[in-house]
Amino acid sequence: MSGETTRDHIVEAADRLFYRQGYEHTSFSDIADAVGISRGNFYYHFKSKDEILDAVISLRLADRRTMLARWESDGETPADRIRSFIHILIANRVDIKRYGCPIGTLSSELAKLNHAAQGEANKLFTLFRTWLRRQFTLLGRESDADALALHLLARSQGAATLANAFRDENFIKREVREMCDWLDACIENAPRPKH
Amino acid sequence: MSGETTRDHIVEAADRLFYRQGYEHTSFSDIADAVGISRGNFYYHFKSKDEILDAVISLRLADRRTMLARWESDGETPADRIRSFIHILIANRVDIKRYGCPIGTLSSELAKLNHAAQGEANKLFTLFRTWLRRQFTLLGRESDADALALHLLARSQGAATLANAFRDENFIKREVREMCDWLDACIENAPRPKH
DNA sequence: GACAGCATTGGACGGCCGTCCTATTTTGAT
DNA sequence: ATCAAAATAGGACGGCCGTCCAATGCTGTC
Repeated sequence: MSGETTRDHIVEAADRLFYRQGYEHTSFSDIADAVGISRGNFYYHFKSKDEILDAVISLRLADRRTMLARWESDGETPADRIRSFIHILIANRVDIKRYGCPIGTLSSELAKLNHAAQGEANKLFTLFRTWLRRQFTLLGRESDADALALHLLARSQGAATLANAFRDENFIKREVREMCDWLDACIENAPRPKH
Repeated sequence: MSGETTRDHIVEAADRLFYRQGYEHTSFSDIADAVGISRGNFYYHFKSKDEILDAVISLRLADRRTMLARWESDGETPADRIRSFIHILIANRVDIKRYGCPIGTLSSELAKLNHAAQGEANKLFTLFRTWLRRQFTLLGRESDADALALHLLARSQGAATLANAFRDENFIKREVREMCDWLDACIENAPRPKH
């Protein structure tokens, strides 16, 4: 619309389509139709489909970094910030119900394709893992902060997978509640709440 | 080898390839090469690729039903049986690390493809869900047996997804340990252990 | 040993894929 | 107004896909 380039439009359309249809199942024609450009125009902006994937992953990384930075500044305590993480499941529950988690499903698909971009895609997981680990460390759980971070990531992934399979939003809400309870229990076990 | 028909060989090869490469990414040629037959021979046994998928899902359903029946007869208590379920993550950890959960990844892929066999594939989840629900009911948790079953399924899925993404077997072991602890806590809260 | 029916082969088919090229239009600086 | 550069359009290409078929080999029965 405004200052967005055609390249931006391509990457955003590809992002949406890769999420909804999967990477392999999305063709150049699909993206071209979504953007409203001709198929031949792609090669001017990207040399290959893999390059589009790289751009989509970069976009997702940037989006999530922005989101984490906002939680970091908005949340007064580490626990508040972790709760922000847990609640993305609620905020995105309609899409998750229909398409699963954008990070988890991409990671799974690229693993099966044995795709070269697996490492890049996993940076998305690592981004959250590192961020959560820091929050748990601030909670006074530095000794097992990484394990707690991974555990919470896994709980989220599981909730997304089953909500998608059973098309069940209420399950997401239940799991979110339980994750929050689990977090509260973590806080009680923490030596010092914060400084 | 012995009494197996060509059709059986096709379904078994497709099962393995769909798991390792994904359904869409697996071609008739891939399966034909794996079985050692010509591509044209498929049409004699199956009318379409979708029919092979249906047969693969049926095979997986039969396999899992057999497995559940064995746990049912081997496990002395419902808790033992649930622990059998939790420990498939350990038994299959090498494959899970590399390819994820065969049920969860198929379900996710078919959801993205919006494939007609989604319902069939989800019967795999439902099979475990129902079985686990019965075990939790026997544990005396009939009021929330279904929620507990879904929760445990989600935990397993999450563990598989992250173990796959990070190629981390130890994470599976940790999650299995925590699931067993969680199960023990469930038992303590149960009104009556069993009859 | 003839023969019907089952099983298998190898390739033709139309279609879509990602890639790549050339021609044309649009843009912006001078 | 000019013109080089940037951007876009449209289609050609080779390849693989799932599907489908005609021809052939195999096997067991009478």
